[in-house]
Amino acid sequence: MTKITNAERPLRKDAAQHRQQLLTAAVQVFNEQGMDASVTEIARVAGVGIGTLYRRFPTKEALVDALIREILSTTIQMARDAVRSPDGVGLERFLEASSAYQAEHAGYLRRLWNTDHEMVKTVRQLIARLLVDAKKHGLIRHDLTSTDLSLAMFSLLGVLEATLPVAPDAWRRHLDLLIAGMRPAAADLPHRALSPASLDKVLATHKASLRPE
Amino acid sequence: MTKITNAERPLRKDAAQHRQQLLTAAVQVFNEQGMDASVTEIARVAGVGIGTLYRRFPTKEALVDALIREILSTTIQMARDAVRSPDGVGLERFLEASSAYQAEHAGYLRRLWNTDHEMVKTVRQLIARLLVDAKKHGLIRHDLTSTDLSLAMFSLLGVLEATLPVAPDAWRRHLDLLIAGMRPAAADLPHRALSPASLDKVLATHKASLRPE
DNA sequence: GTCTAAGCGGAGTGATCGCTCCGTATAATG
DNA sequence: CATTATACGGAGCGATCACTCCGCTTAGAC
Repeated sequence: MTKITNAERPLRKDAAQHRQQLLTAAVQVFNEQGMDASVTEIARVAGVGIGTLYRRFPTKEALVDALIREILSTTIQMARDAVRSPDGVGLERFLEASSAYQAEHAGYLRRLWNTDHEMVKTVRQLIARLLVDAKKHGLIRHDLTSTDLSLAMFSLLGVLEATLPVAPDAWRRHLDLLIAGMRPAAADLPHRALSPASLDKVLATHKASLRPE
Repeated sequence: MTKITNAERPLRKDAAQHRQQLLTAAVQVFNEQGMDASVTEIARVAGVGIGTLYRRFPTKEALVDALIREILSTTIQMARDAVRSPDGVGLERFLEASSAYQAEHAGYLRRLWNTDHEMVKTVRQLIARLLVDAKKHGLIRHDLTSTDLSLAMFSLLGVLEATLPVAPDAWRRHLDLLIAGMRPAAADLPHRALSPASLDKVLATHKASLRPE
């Protein structure tokens, strides 16, 4: 376990600022052009040279990873907040809040779930807790599993990627539909849920890689 | 309106066969590697030279278009069949059948809906008819619109792209959830549906382009 | 003010891509 | 067969990408 956090040695003041400019520029450029935007463009928007980008982030993937870590960190915080919601409404609050947040980072969301940081597992555990709580209060059908919620995230991602530039709120309507489907009902869902082990494999194999195999 | 269908002049026998081999190879390669697989690889799998590929399809995009046209044609046929279903079950049958079919072509599905062929409009009109019929029989909630169904297609696409290689049937579970959400319910969905005009814009802007802007 | 480790910019590298060009081969016609 | 329009293969072109390398600059410690 290597220390990932900074603390190795404080960056020089200008370097630290450039690093932040690069992250900001990357968010903007990825959102505008998608993940195969060129690093040159990101450096240009950030107002620094390519060399500077590559000293701060040894590879394009490392840059994306830094962004992903930010998103995961915020998402975890949202889930923690939601856990404290009363009456089992935490799950719905989390789905709404995290989707709204993710809508601002749709350009590179495909990378979100297949990073092997333990942060992903943390999110999933928190979601599982939210699900249990929501069921306990009778808000969600008993046969819904937490793997179903992972599929729902991919589902929302599909809608986001398609609609975002033109109809930035369309995902809300789709989330309505998903939640309506999650309500308690007379009959169980016809098909079996994805097993947690399979979901792990899904996230590991998910073909969101930046570079070809 | 130019004639798009063949009939210009019959291809030489070997050429016609090579054309078919190329289409078959393209389906396989796109499914295995995604849409940015190289044309060289497709030609290799088809057992022909690159030159041959480019005489048959003047551009990579034209090759993809030919595949898309096949899918749309099959999808239209499925929708027509579904329209003849009794008791308003046509919509669900269509969603299941078309998803199962699309699962076999997930590699290039993003291209499906943003081609401006009138075939896309035909599909959407047929889906609208299926929706009306399903509502008439009380199977689907009254406040569901046909734009909601378009979003559902993007949703399924997102699930397909994430899960297909590892859990080829996972989409069925998600479709269960979507359909459960479409059932009649006491309360309307909280958010307004996407307007048809906006959906048109979504399909036109959808960033599934092969080449950069 | 001096010194130096740290940071900087961007031309250049190698790989890959879609696509073209042209000398060669062959199916179809009589 | 002979003829010819048609089809074929694949080396090569230009563009683009992620990434490296190195001479120059500068922040910050003394």
